[in-house]
Amino acid sequence: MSHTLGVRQAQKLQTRQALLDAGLRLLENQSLSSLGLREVTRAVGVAPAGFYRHFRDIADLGVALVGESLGSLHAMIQAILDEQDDAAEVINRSVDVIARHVREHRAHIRFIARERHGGVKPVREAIAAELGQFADEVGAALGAQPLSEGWSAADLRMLSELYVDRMLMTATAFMEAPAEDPEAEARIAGTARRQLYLMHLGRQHWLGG
Amino acid sequence: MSHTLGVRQAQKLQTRQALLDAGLRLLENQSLSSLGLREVTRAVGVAPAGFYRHFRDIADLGVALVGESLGSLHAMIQAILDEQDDAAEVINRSVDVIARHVREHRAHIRFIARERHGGVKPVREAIAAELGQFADEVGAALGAQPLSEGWSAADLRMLSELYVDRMLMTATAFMEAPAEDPEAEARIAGTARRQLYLMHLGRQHWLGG
DNA sequence: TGTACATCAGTGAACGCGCGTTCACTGATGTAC
DNA sequence: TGTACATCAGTGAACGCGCGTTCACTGATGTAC
Repeated sequence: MSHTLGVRQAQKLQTRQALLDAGLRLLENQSLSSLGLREVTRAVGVAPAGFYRHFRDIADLGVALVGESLGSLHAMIQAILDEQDDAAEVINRSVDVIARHVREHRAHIRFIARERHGGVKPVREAIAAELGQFADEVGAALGAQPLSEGWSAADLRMLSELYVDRMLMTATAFMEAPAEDPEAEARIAGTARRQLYLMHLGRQHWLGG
Repeated sequence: MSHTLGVRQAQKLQTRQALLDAGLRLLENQSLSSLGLREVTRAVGVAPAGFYRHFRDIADLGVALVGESLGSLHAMIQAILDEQDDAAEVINRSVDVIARHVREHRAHIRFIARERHGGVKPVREAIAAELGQFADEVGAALGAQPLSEGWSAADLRMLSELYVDRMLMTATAFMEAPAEDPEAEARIAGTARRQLYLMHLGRQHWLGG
């Protein structure tokens, strides 16, 4: 068998993943706080009691979904931060990256947007903690740029949060657009590019330059 | 009795308001999509069947709460748009207005933040429609300022949405801070002021000026 | 390699409970004359 | 002003149903020798 994982553990992980996938899918039209344990197990084809082999309760499954959802978003943000070009090009490509990410991870973005201020405290806290880390990383990346010379830590922080918020809002706008609607996508992308560019201009003139 | 309202109608309205109030209170720790009809009537002291005299279902009550919540927020935004002073002063006072509004309408802001992307479609749509109107009004107010000379409609629109979003995000940040924590409030206010000022700088330099 | 025992992911039945909705009703308020 | 009838906000009982959780269990996988 595998060196690292017995058959039993591998099958268990598969069931766990099936529960997560089913949960995410069932959250398309409701919030986590109304998602039922039996609903999830029924969708997977597992006895209700089996749920407890993987999660303490639905909130626990929700926290696991946060990890999954923000993990992929994290990769997206890293890709954006790695761009090196003039501002307008970076903005164009970033917006494209966000649009593609949403096309490929629509349910994840919906989950984050919905539960960021949702009714389940541990999930809200998990999301806030991970978004805070994103802001740290964005802050470090922005801080290394020449444009940030002379910026205070508080100023850098407010800028990072502004960017993280705006990226998430943009992703949410793409997510809420009807799927496969290039016109709506183009409109949202145009707005997002303008907004990011306006923020960039504000950044350039922050120190009175 | 009253010229405009019989005793019966007045009492009915009172019960309706009690249902709305109870619903809003019960939403502190859950989402609308898990709020129960019996939960609401129990809190008011009314028979479950009585609910149907006022609302078709819980989603319908939710839509009514959108009107209530955004009505008060609308007044707040109008107050901010009426400010006349230099940018920094307008920003300072706007952030104070938002902070005070949240202190006085915490549950309303929580409701809007939670349900803006929540699991109940008619409520999401009602919120989106009203926020869109806010953006219209903000756009009209900004468009009348000298600073907006030469701006295209699309540019004005993206700016209005940016401001409306940012005000709502700021309100949400105040709402999520522990109540009666002046230190947290001051930190959030400081961040909000910086962010609004950066956006203002971007606006000033939008046309390459 | 084979055997005997341990582990534990998933089962299936059972439980008490609260849910949303329906219905015929009651009695205070409203209206017509 | 008084009377007879209409309206309708709110009642209380009943319904079928799905919920989360518990429990002893089964049988495939894992381990020790």
